[in-house]
Amino acid sequence: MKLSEFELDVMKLLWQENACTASELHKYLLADDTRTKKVAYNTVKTIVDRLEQKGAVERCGQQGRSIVYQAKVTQQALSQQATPRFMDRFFKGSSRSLIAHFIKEESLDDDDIEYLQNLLKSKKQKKEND
Amino acid sequence: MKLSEFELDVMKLLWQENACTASELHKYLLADDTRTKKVAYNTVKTIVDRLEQKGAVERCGQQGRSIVYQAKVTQQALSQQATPRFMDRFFKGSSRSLIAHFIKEESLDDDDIEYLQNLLKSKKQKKEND
DNA sequence: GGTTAAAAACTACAAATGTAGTGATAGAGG
DNA sequence: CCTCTATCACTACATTTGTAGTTTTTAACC
Repeated sequence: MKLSEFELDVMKLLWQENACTASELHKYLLADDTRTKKVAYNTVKTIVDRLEQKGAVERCGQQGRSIVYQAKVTQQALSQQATPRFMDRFFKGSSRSLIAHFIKEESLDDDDIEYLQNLLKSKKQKKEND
Repeated sequence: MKLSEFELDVMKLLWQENACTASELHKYLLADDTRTKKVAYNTVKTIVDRLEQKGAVERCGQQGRSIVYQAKVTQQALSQQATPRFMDRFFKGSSRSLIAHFIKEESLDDDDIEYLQNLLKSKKQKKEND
């Protein structure tokens, strides 16, 4: 399943909020300061309709006249599909250089660093036990 | 600069190969087994033309009748731009959970793990010196 | 029960993208 | 030098995407 940028933005909201009506989604999008462009309700509804056609969301009830939608595909499933393309594109398929990139470029606090160090440690240990 | 999927595929080749003619790019794309769809030479040339219009590539010579192109924007510059959108979409803007995801899901050998552990260590030390 | 406003359903359209054909042209090879 | 074929430049077109208007319906309220 291939979703567009905007479609993914809406999916993200559905994953976060679990179940929403189109108006609720519209409100969330308007409230999001990181979005410069403000869209009309109809625009959001169109996106939701397309997501429904693509099988990414499904109806799960009503609230008055409003249809309640929920995600039908998991974030996991979509990120799994998107990840290799992204990696391949920018890091020549090397997860090592990808992870290295983010460690170097992104801000991490002590807690984050410790958490990740432990992850790596347990990954190493798991290998040794195999 | 916003590039499409296919445009990014071509950029990747240009970054790898440094400088190419359209026919060379076409050959590389045909040779790539991970691409199911096989495209015509003209399709590739069109993409290169569009990349040129967008200022992502530039002409840097001729080989017979063929124009030699090279990347004008760096991989760095584009991945920088692509990264936040990707992160935000799938990991709620948390670089920690993104890195964690890749450590958990991707295969890393001992060498990779050691390298990444050292990276984290030096990141921690740098913070202490600030 | 009739009215109304919100939401649904349907339609529209420009821009971007993937894909490739057509016709012009200029090096390479005879 | 002339021919021919590879490549260029230009054009075309279906599909997808972002964006929203128009028309219809229906729950809710009086």
